[in-house]
Amino acid sequence: METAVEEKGVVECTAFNSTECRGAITGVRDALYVLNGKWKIPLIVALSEGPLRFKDIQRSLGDITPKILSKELKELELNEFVIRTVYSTTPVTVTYQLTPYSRSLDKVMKELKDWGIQHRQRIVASRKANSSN
Amino acid sequence: METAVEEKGVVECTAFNSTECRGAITGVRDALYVLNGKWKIPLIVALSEGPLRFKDIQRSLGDITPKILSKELKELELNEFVIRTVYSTTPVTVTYQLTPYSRSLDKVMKELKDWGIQHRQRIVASRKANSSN
DNA sequence: CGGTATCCTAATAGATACTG
DNA sequence: CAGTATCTATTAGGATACCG
Repeated sequence: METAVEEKGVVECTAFNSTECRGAITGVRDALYVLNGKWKIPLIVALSEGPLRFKDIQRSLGDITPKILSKELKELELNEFVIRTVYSTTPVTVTYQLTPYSRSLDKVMKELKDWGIQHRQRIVASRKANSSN
Repeated sequence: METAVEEKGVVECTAFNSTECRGAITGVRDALYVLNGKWKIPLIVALSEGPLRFKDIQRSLGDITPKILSKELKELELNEFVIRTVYSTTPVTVTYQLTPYSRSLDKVMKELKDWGIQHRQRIVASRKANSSN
């Protein structure tokens, strides 16, 4: 009965209040929550080239403040997308790198990206259509 | 050259500053933006069973205020997920229904849901593992 | 360098009341 | 019924300064 819902997809839920459907909504919301905000995606992309130090990430993203960067990295750590490593140099060196688990996002990200690109084109096209009326 | 990026997926971008990669980030962010917030997903699910009137949607979602519901529905309309129809009864009747285009979200939603469910289980499991240490 | 602490702004959501 | 208006609460995000 779980697989029934799995196969049907979220928008096919026939009973909004059913446990299965609420599970689906919760699933989608959990995923959105984890990826959300201004910095999560750029951060994952930046780290996808390899480990980076705190300051280097900051430079890479351009204008993120240390407070926000710190918060975002902690969240990514909690979700096990990122590992923080401390080296006992002087001064101390800290690097952040993506975990293998972060790759579990690949399919989600691809779908999001494809849909987003397609949607933007659609919106732009429909704006043009309207302005030429 | 666009397909090259398509196939590689977002986290494989090798040049953060490349046009292609920024396009991918923008794509993902556009998609997240459109689905985001507390109500978009529950709203789409609620309407997936068929057209509903304003008040019925409100009841269906439980505790959304008319102001927020109105705003959310307008955004869904702008993105062409929803069509608003006015019937000249007295008092006037208004229904909202999903468009065929809203189905273009099916794949994204399925990936989000699957990943979200899997991720929640993983987090819960790792909490248990930690508490039994 | 790798952060934290404090203060501040802007966007988002909600409560409540009201209108055509 | 189908909303809008007004006001308030919460949140995300940022500027700036400072610490080990």
